[in-house]
Amino acid sequence: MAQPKYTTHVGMDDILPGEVEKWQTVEEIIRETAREFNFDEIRTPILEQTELIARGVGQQTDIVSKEMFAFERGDDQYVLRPELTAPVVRSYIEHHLDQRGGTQNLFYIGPMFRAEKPQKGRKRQFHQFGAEILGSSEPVADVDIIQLMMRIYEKIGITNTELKINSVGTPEEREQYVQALRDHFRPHESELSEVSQRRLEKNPMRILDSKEDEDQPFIEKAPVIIDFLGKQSMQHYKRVKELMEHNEIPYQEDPHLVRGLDYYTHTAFELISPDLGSQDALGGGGRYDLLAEEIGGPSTPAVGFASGIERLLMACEALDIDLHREAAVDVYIVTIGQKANDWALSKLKVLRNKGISATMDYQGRSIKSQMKDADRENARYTIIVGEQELSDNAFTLRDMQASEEEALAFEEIVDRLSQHSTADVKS
RNA sequence: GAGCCUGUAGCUCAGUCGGUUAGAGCGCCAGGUUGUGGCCCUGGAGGCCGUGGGUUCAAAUCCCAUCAGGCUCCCCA
Repeated sequence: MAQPKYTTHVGMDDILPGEVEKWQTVEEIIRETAREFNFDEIRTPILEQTELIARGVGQQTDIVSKEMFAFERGDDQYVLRPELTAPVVRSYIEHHLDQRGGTQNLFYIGPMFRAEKPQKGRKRQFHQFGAEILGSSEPVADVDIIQLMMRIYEKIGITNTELKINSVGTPEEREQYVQALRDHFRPHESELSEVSQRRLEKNPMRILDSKEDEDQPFIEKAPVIIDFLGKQSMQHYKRVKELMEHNEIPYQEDPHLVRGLDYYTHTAFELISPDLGSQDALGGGGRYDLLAEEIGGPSTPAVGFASGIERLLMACEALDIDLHREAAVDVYIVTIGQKANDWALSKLKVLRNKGISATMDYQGRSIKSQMKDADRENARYTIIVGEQELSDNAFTLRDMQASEEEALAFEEIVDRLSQHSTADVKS
C-alpha cells in the first residue's frame, strides 16, 4: 500500500484495540503475582541522565556504546531508558528507600528504548517487566526473584521453558577468569571465527556463547568460571542451587552463561523458550551487589530480573495460549428518530452510573445498521426506542444472545440489568 | 554494521514468456426485510501494484536505487 504521510518511527509499534487486551491480561497477571510476592510497583521517568545509564549499565556494553537514544537540551543530557535496573537503583538512592527498613521489593512494567536494527522480538521501543530486591545479599533473595519470574510465566501458561543459571563471581574473580580465557584462546586465535577474534581483546567471555561452529571445539575445552570463584562466591552459588532444589525449581547449570551488562555479580540466570526463534530469551537477571555504589549510593546488595513482554506474547502465540478477552458492552441503545436519540443520550448516563456499560449509535443510522453495530460490539442487550415507546414508557429490551424481547419501563430495565452487569460498580 | 528474502484494496493473498478498464475471499457501506443483529442473496465504495528513476511502442510484471517488513549473523528483552 502507499505509505501514509506520517508513520511511527522504525521499530516502534502502535498497539491497537484487539491487541491491547492481551497486554492488559498479561499486565494484570504480573501485578497480581507481584502482590502475592509482596512486591510494590515503582514508576520512574522515561528519560534519565545519560551519565547514570553509562555508569550503571557500563561503558563497554552494546547498550551504552551504540544503542542509546540520547539527546542534549541546554546543559542536560537525556537518554531514553534502555533498561530499568539502574534507574530503580537511582531512585532507591535518591529517595533513601533503604531508610524505610528491611529490603525494598520492587517491580515495574513499562517501555524501554534501544536504537538497534529491529527484527521480530526486538524493537526499538519494547516493553519489559521486572523486579528487584534491594538490600539483601542472601541466596533466598536470588531464589525468590527467580520464583517470582517463573510464577508469572507459569500463570500465563508458558511452562515449556529452560532456566539457566551460572555464577559470574566478583569483579576480581572475573578478571582472573577473563585472563585465563585469553590465555586459552590466544594460541588458537587464527582458527577462531572473525567475531570471536574481535572479542578476544574486548570481551573474551562473549566467545563462550558464540554460535559459530569453528569456535565450538575451543569453547568446549575452555576454562569455566566456577574454577575461579573464591570461597564466598562458591558458597553463595552452592546455596542458591540447594535452595532451588529444595523448592523444586528445575534449572540447568550453564557455565557459559554471561550477562550482557557489567553490573552483575554472583548469580546470573536466563529463561529461554525453545518455542521462539532466534530471539529466544524470555528474560534474565542476576545479582548486582556493586551497582548502587557504582552510581554513588550506599553499598547495597541486590538481585533482580527483567523480562520482555513482546517475547512473552510471541511465546503465547507459538503455544496457542489465548490471552484475548473479548470486549463487550452491556447495553446498546438503538434509536429511531431525533427524540429517541436525545432520550438515549440522557439514559446512557443513568445506566453507566449504575455500573452498566452502555453505548448508542453516533452516526444517525438505520435501525438495521444499529442492530448490526450492536452485534459487532458484542452488546448483551439492546434497548429499542421509537416514538411509541417514549409515549408508552415501554421499551423493547432485547437479549441479543437469546434473541428474546420484552417490553419494560425504563426503571425496570435498569433494575434488571443491574443484576447482570459485568462492569465494576464505582462507589 | 553484514548477508538473504519480501512489499498488489482495511486484512489475507492471486495475478510476471511485459500487452486493452488490476482480481478473489474476508471486512466495510447499502438494499432485499419502509422499526430489529448473527445465516443467505444482490449491489457499491475502496488500489498512482511501497517510493523514485531507468529499459521499452507498452511495466504490477524487467533493471537500479531507496524506504519498510521478515529471516540469519551480531547482541539481547
